[in-house]
Amino acid sequence: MKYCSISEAAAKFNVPESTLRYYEKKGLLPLIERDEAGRRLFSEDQIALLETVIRLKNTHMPINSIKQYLDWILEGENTIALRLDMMRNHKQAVLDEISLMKEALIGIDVKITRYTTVLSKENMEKRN
Amino acid sequence: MKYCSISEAAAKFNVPESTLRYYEKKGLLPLIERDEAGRRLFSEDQIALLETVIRLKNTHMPINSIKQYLDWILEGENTIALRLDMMRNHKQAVLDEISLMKEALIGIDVKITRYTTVLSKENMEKRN
DNA sequence: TGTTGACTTAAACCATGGTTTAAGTCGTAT
DNA sequence: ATACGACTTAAACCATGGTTTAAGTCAACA
Repeated sequence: MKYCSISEAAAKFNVPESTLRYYEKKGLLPLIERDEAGRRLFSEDQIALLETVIRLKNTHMPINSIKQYLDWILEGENTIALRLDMMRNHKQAVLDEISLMKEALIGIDVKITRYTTVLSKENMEKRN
Repeated sequence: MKYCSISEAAAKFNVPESTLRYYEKKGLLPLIERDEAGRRLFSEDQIALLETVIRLKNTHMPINSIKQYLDWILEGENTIALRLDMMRNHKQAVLDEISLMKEALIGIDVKITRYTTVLSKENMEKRN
């Protein structure tokens, strides 16, 4: 197995190292190993788990909920129904949020169009 | 012109009244009028402006930026180029965020599929 | 006339999600 | 040998975006 350092893990996901330390403290990176000097070692499994964490973070799942999800993973197969339920609910929340944003984008596009028109008219007058 | 109270405005956009008071304090609701008793009066123009604020909020524009935008609106026509630029940049940021979320959703769907499969296999075994 | 209910304010409080600091420990290249 | 860079910790600090509280004003209704 290949292990990587905190700086490599941080680079891989483009987050500060301090964030990874913070996540570990919050229970979002359980079972991280250490070398003899006390440095964190990210195994491939840990990297995969971190990817999941970052995915959930990117979809605005609160840290407490992410922790709950990870706790269920650690607990084993008998939490799969709970995890499935959580992921389904979360998926719907994300879809709702995307809808909200897309609807807001329509209003923003109206402004862009209006401002563009005003500016192009101004320019036409200047040229006359 | 029809005016509405803070409770009506709050109901219209489904936000707490306290949020509207907070927004006014932050400069996001400039020029709100008051009746003789000091109560806020939201004109139709104000409601339209509030709709814009909420639209920007729904697309995660920070309050300081929303304030900058409103300040430009108050300043008049000679800030249109600035507003256009801001809206274009913001639109791109929103599109980027939506992309990120959609990509994360793919990973979430993988989990949902996997958990679903596991559970349905379990159920098949139970029936045997 | 008095008591609700809707409103007002300033200030305190809170949750979330990190970031920064200070002090110290290693491994390694010079 | 030493100095540098990468790492460690706990604790303090910070920004953002509100929410809550306490104390008061006012209009309208019984």
